[in-house]
Amino acid sequence: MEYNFREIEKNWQKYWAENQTFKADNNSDKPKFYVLDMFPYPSGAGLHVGHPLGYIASDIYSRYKRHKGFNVMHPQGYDSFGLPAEQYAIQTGQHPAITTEANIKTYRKQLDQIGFSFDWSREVRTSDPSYYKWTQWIFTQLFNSWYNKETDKAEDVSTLISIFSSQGNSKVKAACDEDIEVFTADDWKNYSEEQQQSILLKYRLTFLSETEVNWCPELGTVLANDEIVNGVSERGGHPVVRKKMMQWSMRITAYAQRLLDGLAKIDWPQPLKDSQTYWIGRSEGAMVSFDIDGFDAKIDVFTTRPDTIFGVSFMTLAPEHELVSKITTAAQKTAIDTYVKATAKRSELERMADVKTISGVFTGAYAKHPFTGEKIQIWIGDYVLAGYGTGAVMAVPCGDERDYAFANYFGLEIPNIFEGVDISEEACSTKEGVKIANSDFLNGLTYKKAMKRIIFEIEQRGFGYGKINYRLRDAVFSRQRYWGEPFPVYYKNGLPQMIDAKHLPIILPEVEKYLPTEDGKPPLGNATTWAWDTKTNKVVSNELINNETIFPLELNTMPGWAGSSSYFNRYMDSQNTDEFVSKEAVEYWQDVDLYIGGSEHATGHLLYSRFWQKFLFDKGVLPVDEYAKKLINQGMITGTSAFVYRWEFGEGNGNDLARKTIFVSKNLMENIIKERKAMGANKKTEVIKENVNLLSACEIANAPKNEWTGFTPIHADVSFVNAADELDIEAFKNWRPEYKDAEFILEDGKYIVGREVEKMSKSKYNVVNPDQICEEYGADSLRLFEMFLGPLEQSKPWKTSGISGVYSFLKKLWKLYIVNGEFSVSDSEPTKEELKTLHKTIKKVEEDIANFSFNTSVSTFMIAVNELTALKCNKRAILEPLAIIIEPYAPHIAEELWSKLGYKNSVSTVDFPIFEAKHLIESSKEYPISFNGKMRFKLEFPMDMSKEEIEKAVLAHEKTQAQLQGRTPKKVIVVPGKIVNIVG
RNA sequence: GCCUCGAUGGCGGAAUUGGUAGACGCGCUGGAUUCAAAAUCCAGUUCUUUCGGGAGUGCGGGUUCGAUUCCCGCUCGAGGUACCA
Repeated sequence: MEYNFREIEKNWQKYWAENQTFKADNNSDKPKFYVLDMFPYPSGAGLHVGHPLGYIASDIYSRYKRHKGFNVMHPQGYDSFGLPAEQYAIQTGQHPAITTEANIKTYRKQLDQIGFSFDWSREVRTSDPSYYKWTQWIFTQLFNSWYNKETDKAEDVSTLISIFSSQGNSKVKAACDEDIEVFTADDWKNYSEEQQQSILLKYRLTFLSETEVNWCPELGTVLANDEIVNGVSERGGHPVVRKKMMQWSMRITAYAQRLLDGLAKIDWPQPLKDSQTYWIGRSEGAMVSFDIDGFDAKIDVFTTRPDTIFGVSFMTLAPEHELVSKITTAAQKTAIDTYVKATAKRSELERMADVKTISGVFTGAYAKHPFTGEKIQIWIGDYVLAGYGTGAVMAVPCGDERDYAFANYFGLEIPNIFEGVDISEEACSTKEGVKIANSDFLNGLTYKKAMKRIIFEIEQRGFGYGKINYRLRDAVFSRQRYWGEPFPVYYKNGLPQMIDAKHLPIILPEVEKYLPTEDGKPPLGNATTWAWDTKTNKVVSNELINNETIFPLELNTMPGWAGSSSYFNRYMDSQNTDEFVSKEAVEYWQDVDLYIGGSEHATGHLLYSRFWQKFLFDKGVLPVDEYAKKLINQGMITGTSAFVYRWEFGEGNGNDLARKTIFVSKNLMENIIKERKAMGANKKTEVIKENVNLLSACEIANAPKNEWTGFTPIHADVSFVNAADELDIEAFKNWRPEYKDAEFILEDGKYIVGREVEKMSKSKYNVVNPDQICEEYGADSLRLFEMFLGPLEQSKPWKTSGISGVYSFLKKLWKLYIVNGEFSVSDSEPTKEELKTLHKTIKKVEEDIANFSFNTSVSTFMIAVNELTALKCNKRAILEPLAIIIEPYAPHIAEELWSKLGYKNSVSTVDFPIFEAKHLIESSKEYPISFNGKMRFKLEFPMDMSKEEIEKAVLAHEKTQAQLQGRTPKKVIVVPGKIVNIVG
């Protein structure tokens, strides 16, 4: 009976599936425990070794919790709407649904072979109509809600309507658009239906508005801020420009403060909380209005330092500010226009690249200081952003670096309002401990007191008020894509109308092609059956549109984060066709106890989902307003890329094409570079040829240009490279047609590749998938190995070289139970030492699981098995509990051993062995004896020996005397049970 | 620039409240077994050494009887963020 993992793993995976071992009930006497993984996007590349890392960790935790008596839910599903399937569809014409289905099949097969304890009966797929029905439903709920700042929660729009019709909107405190005019109850009643609707739209939690968006022309869609990396699209790296478009938005800003406050009560990693805090960007300050000299207009500014208002010496507007054209004087008009145009042309990327350059133009207009009445120059400058605050700043050069630099550059005045601070070199932006001067009633006050006083004065005199500002923007919710959730929206007289919840889902229509239409409409513009019949409540042909009973449907689709923003709640009751989640289910499961996933979702998914949770909590759908008590970010597994080095010749003219492609082995390449350096950079290839004596193998001597320019590293697929970094040349040649006839210059008959650690990615050809390891070593080995790589939360390079260690550990474990091919376990009493090993292991493993330190538990198991092997232990009293504690990590072998021990049930729900401290009590301790903190030797003493006796015994020892070499110790420190330290 | 995290043998990493630095595994070296190989087992493996010992956790200081661990100041690396008034 060998350890035949192939058979064992296949059998148990079948057993679990057939017996639905891991199906969780929605009611149980046991306490609940909900373990969640971030569900994967099923990409065509399949699962790579980075995916299972988090899944294995969560699976270990789930299995452990089952042993501890919990009713554990560990669901899995697919975030199956998304760009890659759509782009594939554009290229090939294949429907994204087909691609997605095929990819899901692959994923499922790959997941199944790793032996996860997922409850597949709860599976969700975001692209499945039965699922996105509820995404659409949440959208309609948001549309029908407004945010009441008075009660600090979302309420039904009907409550807003009744306030409007009884008292108008002047007393309503809502999170809403800023351009709302005040109206009375009578006004409201006299408004037309359309007028009322367009007013309500400004209050709804999801609303349509003309917003400046990040438009990616290449992808033909709008992108969210978190989908842009370094000024280009995250997917594909295409340029992004600013553009005004009519878009659906989500009023996430209504929840800014609650999203901030909620962080305090969840156990999430601090860096993640920090980035959300920064993203929300709360700052306290004041809104101040400045009159403009000679105009009936005001400039509103937001400032966090109203206490420095007496230091204002000019104002700066964003070039896009609406007042710019109005107030600019004739003399300055040309300069201003040129500047505004130049700024508009610069891309975000360019603006970012040179933040140091100072630029701006004087408008010729002046504002009036609200306190002193002094005239203040109004400038424009691109360091002021239109999108933040009011797009205008009051410049206090003595207190703000950017204002200081601006004033310095243009020779503007820099009045000092800080007592005893030198501002001749730089601005003073420290708040604490600096007293205000030259500031009328603020003189002598420190920051906090001055803030209070100035806000009081500003409010008293009526030119402003204290305000809290957030960096967080409302989230754009429209995408010009095909493969996403359609909106349950049709348009009547240009105003959006919700389709009633009972008619959902609105199913994604079929289209001829997946590109935007020729007149620039989104892909759904290609659909011919995409109109809403309000009589039959059905989607009908576009030809029937009469704008009376049949209307056009929305052409945008929802963004990627829509489907993932509440999927964890849907898992609780995923098969429910009547409700998003039933009361019973959600009351039982409440929230996620442990959520594991990558940190890249910090300001995307993890913020949006908290927003939706709070909203659905307000609506009474969910019982808690934070959905995940604890979150762990698993670290990224980096890949080890392989490089081949192409020798480059000539200056890229046509002749080069005729020449052969030559790859030089790594060390040779390095030698050649070294030689070339030694000879001077401009030597002819001929010279190199003689010296390196390589080129005779190639035909390049015949090439028209012999000058060579260097080496280009090219990614080679890691599957062509073995552990010794040798390239499989034939495989590489067959990889791409252009390499078919390539020449390889070898060293010692081999081609050695270069190695570099990079993010695991398809484009870097360094992706390793788990299938091969499962095939060669088994799922239990893969599970142990991924955990053994290092701390879960740390990023670490993938190297398979260590896998033999965990594999031979499993074989050793097997041999404890099966000796010489025979199952052989004795019922005799275990020895003290055997019990000690067992209980030491139980204790350590439980501590490790609590700390998510799975790598150290694997070592602990190895130590235990090594010790038990040395003790030749085959006692049932030891081996039974051992099988249980190892089950979360290596479930297949554990099940097999458990059944060999004579049990018919699955080991997965057996109680975890109880740790008993009595087995670890020692009667003596081997004390390290150190001198000045350095351990020199050890002495064994009984545990109950007193401090004094130990000191005496140590000092009397010959080794101590030898160490001291006649000196008298100054001090002796004895820590009973720990250490002895002699100073001298 | 700012925020966050990190730096320990040839490699991945361990050391949970300050108390024996390098657990466990890989790799490497030697040996056993074998006709041979695989597999398995045993011994060794931080550096240095005159074999007594000495040094050592990115660098420089500090606190302490004692620091990988705490404090101060740097260097380097990874990730995030982008003029936020």
